[in-house]
Amino acid sequence: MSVSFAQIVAEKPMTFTAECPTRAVLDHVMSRWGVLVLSALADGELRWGALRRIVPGISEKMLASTLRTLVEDGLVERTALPTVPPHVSYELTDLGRDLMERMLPLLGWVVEHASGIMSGRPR
Amino acid sequence: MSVSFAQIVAEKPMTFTAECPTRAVLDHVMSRWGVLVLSALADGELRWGALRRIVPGISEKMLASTLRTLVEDGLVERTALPTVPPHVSYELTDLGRDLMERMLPLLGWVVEHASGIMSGRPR
DNA sequence: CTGTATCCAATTCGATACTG
DNA sequence: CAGTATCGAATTGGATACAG
Repeated sequence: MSVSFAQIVAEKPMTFTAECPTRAVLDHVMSRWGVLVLSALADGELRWGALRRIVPGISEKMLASTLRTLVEDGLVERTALPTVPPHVSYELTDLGRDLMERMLPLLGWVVEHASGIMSGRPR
Repeated sequence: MSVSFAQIVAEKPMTFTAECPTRAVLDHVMSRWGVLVLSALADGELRWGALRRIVPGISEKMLASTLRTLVEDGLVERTALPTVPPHVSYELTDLGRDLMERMLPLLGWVVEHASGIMSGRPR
């Protein structure tokens, strides 16, 4: 698939407008916490508490709402064991893993180039 | 480079914390308008007015600040011809093109799967 | 342990008007 | 044409407390 932005927008003029599904998915998937949560899960299943610790600086509120969105999107699966105390874990679905195949190279690029890009700049 | 999130964070614990360059670059590059502006420029040089028209729904304010950030990051180059009226164009730098090689597959994935993900949902 | 509810601060963002 | 300035509305996000 050739991916030309102009071509996409020319053929389907509503693509990436505020009402378009593409915009919604883009917002979910490319959001700060969305990226980090998905990336954390790319290594395998994780429990709520583990996610909370691993994703740097995420609040409970944001973790909850990010996970809810990603589960609704079918990118993450939630598994709850009916024990006391509760045991809940999250893992990528097939769709989520497919997405992360495209996302991880991008993340790798950012890690490689971030210092260079930001060096010698205030905040 | 193997890109494991847990591995990255384990080796460099400050990676993706709020103060880390990776977080800043991630925010620039994965932001709603950042993605769309970069994608539009992936097809080639564009003038201010063209970008304004092509990127769906972007305001002048957001276009200005997004472009300023991307130019500062060295991902986009601004070329101003000293004519009256002014003629200013923007294009990806080599670094920006390198980034887009990783970004476009992701964008393509979103376009392909967005409808399926959002189908039958309110909003 | 895994969340939800609430409140409040900070930030983002769009609309509009204006300038070189 | 290519922006900047300003303002208010809306959203985001964090801290805290609490519930199942």
